[in-house]
Amino acid sequence: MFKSYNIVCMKQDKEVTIYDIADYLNISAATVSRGLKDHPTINKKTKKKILEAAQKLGYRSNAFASNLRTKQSKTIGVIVPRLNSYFMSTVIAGIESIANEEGYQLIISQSQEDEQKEAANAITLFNSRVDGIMVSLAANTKTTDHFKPFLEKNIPIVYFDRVVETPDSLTISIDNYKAAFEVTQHLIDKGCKRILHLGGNVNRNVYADRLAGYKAALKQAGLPTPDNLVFFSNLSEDAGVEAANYINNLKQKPDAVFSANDTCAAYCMIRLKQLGYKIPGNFLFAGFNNDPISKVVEPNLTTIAYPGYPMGQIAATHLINHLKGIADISSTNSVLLRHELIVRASTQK
Amino acid sequence: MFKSYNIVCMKQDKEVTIYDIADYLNISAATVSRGLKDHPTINKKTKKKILEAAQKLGYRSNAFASNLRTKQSKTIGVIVPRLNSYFMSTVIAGIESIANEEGYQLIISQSQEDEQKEAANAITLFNSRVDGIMVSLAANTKTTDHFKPFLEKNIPIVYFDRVVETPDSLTISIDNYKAAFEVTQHLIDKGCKRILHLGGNVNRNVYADRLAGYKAALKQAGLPTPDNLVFFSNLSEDAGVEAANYINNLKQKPDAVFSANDTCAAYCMIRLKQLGYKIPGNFLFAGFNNDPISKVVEPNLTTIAYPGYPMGQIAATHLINHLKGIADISSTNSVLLRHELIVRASTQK
DNA sequence: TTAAAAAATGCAACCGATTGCAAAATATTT
DNA sequence: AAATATTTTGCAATCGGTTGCATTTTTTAA
Repeated sequence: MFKSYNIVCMKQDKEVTIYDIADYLNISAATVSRGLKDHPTINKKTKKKILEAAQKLGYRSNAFASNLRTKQSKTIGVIVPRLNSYFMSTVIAGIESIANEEGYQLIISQSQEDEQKEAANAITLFNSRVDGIMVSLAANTKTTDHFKPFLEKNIPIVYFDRVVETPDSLTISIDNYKAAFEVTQHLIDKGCKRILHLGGNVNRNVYADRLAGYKAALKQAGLPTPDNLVFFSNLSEDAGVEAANYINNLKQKPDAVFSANDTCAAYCMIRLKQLGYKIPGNFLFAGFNNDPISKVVEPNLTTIAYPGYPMGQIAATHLINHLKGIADISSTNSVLLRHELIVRASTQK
Repeated sequence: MFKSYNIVCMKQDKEVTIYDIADYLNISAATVSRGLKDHPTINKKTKKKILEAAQKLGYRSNAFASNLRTKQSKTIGVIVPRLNSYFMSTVIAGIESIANEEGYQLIISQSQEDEQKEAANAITLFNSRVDGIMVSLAANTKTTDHFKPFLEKNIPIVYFDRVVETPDSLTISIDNYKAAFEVTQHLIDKGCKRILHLGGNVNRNVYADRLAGYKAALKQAGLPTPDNLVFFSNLSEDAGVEAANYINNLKQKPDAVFSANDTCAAYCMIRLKQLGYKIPGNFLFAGFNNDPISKVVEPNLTTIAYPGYPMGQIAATHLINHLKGIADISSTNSVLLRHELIVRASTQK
């Protein structure tokens, strides 16, 4: 009794397949398959009939069957340190816009800034047979061995923002060295002689390059770079507060602060103001990222703007073009996007 | 020549299947299949052999074949208005954390606040046979007809934050009415008599409820609610500036502003300060969301905090439990999360 | 009108994992 | 040692779309 009822239910739920369409039109499934994907050898009239029948019967194609047969998933994997930062979510929005347009799905995962989790996510993506991956590395990632399986299977990898130069994969970023140099030079031009840098994990190119650019600018200006003028942290809000306390305790105070991100800069400024300092009176301040808070914090923060949304779009476009065979990723090694120094009140004496 | 070379290449790339493992161990593929998924009827020793062989041969399971056969994708679709807002990316981070833990993949798409695109995304997700979807509605979405196909196929839907009450699906949100009431009451308690509201699209529950809560509080206090004390917009940065200009042009100025989000509140404040007003001197200010900028803008903004990350986790947990058959979604109608009034300097006279 | 060329369609074997049911192997009980 | 019960394993069909090659149909040329 129940069984037969169930069967009826199943029948109702039953998916329409190309075989159903074939039966309905008295043609073969092969023709239907070809007709649905606009194969050139199928007669236009037949195509039209097929499309109409598909519509009428409520057909939807089964990607699993197709993927199984064709061995491609039309899916791109994305690994980022964190989703919920303004910059990252903007990049991902850019990626999504292109992927969506091109009929690719996105599988997004977070490494939470942890190499272990990054590796685990990589395995998951590998096992779900993504056609390609896009990666922004975790802060503590030392090796990229966990991406080897992809390379071995010729699954393309695009690194963005937090990149690592490798012969086989494309990197998309800005010239962090140059940008940091420009920021530092800007502070020097304003007459600063003791510029403190709030640095991130130098494992990552973005922070290493910013540090290097900062040092290079100082060196070129003939300014010393004592160790106690660089304060390393994870650049969080709390780190900004700590940095402020650190500065407060320095015997010889800096006259400017260049932070490797805006969040840390903003919270450092806020804390310093609490401690009675004036900005830009006592310290000029510059950040990096052009985060929304940079134009809300007081004084508005001088910073480096660089385009997250386009970065995502460019990364996705390169990857998809490679997948489509239009352009080969390995022909290009890296793409550098433009950045821009945005001067605001925090560096106006 | 080339052909045979190609074949060799293919062979190398060839994926290891359960059949290869079966051949290798001289057992059947059925046993391997069962062994790999810890089926109870398989001998432990056999299991061990299978696992070892799988390891050694570099086997990875083919989800397409499995999905094709089992007719489930282990994938959840997500549709949000925008990825790159602090709140949304935080919710998604929460969703991801649970999905990842439970072995589900996420497919994320953006409606860009547009009903058409929302519908298109829905179709895409439907065709990729997600096991369930999680939706936060676009601002201009009028009907939820585009989700009907899911309901017809018994694919569960969870709405979060920007929800719509329906008999068949679960909604997860906060009590926006009550929260807005509390904010308004707080302003009234501070002695405000003319409180202006910056409202969003009342199509969406979040903005309609916030407006209603605001009005209810005024009414209860016996205060009038003239139409010109509500300024509707998309609550963007620009809208905040416009709102400030609007206020500046009002003959009878308000003594407080309650904005339906923090972004709009912050930019409204900034613009008003530019125009020479003092905050909280001339106007008390309150926002909604506890966005990062709310504690950076000066004065720090009184606002409503509500938990994005947990909201994502809860939404994902409910959906997955439903999919696993542990709990039925339709038994619960809606889940309300706790919110909290955070009083900051912008409402301290 | 017939032969040849071109266009359209069909056959059937995949892709790889799953699972109901039957069969074989092993364990337990008389 | 035979009979029964219990574990393990295997057979074979299935999921639905794809595609090389063969076949049929239609068009063009002779």
